[in-house]
Amino acid sequence: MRYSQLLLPTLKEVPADAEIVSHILLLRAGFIRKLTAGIYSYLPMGLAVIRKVENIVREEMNRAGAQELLMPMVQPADLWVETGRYKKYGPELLRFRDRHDRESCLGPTHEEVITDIARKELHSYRDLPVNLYQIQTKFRDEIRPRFGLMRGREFIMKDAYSFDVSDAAAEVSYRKMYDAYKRIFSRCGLDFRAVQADSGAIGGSFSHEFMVLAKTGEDTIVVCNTCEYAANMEKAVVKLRIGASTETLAELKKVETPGKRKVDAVCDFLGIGPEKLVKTLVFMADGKPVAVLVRGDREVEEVKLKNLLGVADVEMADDLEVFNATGVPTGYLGPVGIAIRVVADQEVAAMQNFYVGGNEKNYHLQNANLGRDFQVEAIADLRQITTTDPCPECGGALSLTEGIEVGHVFKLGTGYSQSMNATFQDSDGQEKHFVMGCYGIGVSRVVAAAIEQNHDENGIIFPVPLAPCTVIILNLGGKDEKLTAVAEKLYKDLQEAGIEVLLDDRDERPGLKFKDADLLGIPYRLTIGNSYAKSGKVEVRRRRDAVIEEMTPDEAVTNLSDRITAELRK
RNA sequence: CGGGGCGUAGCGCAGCCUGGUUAGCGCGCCUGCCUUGGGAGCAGGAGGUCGAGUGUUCGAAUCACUCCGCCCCGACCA
Repeated sequence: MRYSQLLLPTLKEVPADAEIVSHILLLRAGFIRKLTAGIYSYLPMGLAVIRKVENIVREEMNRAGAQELLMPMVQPADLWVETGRYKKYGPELLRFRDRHDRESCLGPTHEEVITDIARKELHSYRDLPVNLYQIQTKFRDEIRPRFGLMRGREFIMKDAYSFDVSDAAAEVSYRKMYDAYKRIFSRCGLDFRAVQADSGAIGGSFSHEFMVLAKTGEDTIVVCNTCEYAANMEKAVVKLRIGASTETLAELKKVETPGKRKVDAVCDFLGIGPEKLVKTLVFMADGKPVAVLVRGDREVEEVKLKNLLGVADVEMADDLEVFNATGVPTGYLGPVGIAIRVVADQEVAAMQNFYVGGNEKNYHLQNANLGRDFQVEAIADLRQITTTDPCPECGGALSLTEGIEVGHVFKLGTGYSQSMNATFQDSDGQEKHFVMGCYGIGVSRVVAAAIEQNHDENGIIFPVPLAPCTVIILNLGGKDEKLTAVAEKLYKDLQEAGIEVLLDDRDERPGLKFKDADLLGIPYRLTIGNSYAKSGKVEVRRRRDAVIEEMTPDEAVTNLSDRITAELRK
């Protein structure tokens, strides 16, 4: 590629509507441009990076035995009605009618379509296992798109679906994808963790998220310092340490707490620690109030609550909703005699003689006890894990980090094959439902995540496998024919050595070329300038550590090609 | 959808509060000269329905109302 002929509009200034590094740098480096909220065009160099990721994904998927196909983006609503998701999916699913007034939607994911293919084309256990994948543009009408490629409404995703004869076979397919994902993200040069996303009621871990570690990550993940345990904060299992207490149950007493509403204020006033107090929080679960009991110094994990209640949405109730539901002002709410559903965190069930709200303004209750003074509908792990909690696997210490979810593997079971009646005939002659799995990778998000993890104040620092090209040649000779000839020869020689190279042949001053080369993040820079006239040597500089070596042009070609192949082989 | 903010040249912004010449500045772009190892300099030039509509006014980028778009904070997810 010749820079002079490339659409590569770099920006000196930081675009106003970009917040995080990857977004800023993708715009500044001329890789993407925004069309409208959450929807971007990939300019040539940006697309080159996307292709790099796609190819790595493709190679590893194929290696794992998956087959590529391509499904339609426009899908008939009927299919979604079959699985019940046409109602369930919500406004994120973009729906529309075609000219014949047929209900349609843009595919945010493809379980329905792939299951339709399976039920039509796969009939025998002999056809299984099968794993089909595609790399395609998805559309999800996100409530709030943000951060450039990180959370777009339109984005490129690799989605794969496996079909197996049995649970055990599906687990083998799952494991294959899990391993393939590890290889994919390693090859992309990313620092990542595979974290447990849902241990579910079944036990076992059938869903993992692949998280790239970066401060700008939208998810918090919990990592064990000693064992391999890693989980999304939302799902991290809190291991209860407190055994049944030996404390004898004391008499329930009403205590006055005038004007004391917050946990801190109540504890100060009563001279107790927050671990002796249980707070009663009200959530609106699909619009209906539910009281949740947690220890005074704990936070409710809404995802856990949502899963326990089996509802689509939970939200903290506001003061008015609380009052309307219970007749008690916030701050004095308690489980004793409360009028709404109550669930409790497991920790509360292990506590004795604690303080709770008195369900009356300016009063709390002392020596409350679950079972004796009030009942709850369920006792479960409902609170957020903290770094003072032990690892649920080995009991070791935990730490928290931020992560960007770039991949997700999920064992689906027979949910879709049942609702869509997708069956095959097994070796015993029985009709059985396919056991399915699905596996996603956010291809465009990988690019953003890679930049979040690989940049400095001057711009992007691409890992070699993701770089749009691996070498940029800077001809600083201007109109000097000798230097230009050297640059042109290097350009040709490198290409012949199979290296992707960008030749900056623009009639620009050196400073500008240096700045652009750094911004673009191309791993190696080859400079032909004044020193060549003196010593006959060109300069090879590595972007990541700015280490410079001087050598003859011929040496540069072999040197670069050796280093690049070595890095690609890693 | 709730809360906060923004919309003036390709990009970044000033002007608006307190209405009044021809709407400015930096970068970028075009022409010429000059310059060539870290975003040079000089000279000249092009480029604007001031997001849209309605209203107030002798007069609106500026005031009011409505709409649209975009960004940030929350629920969603690759």
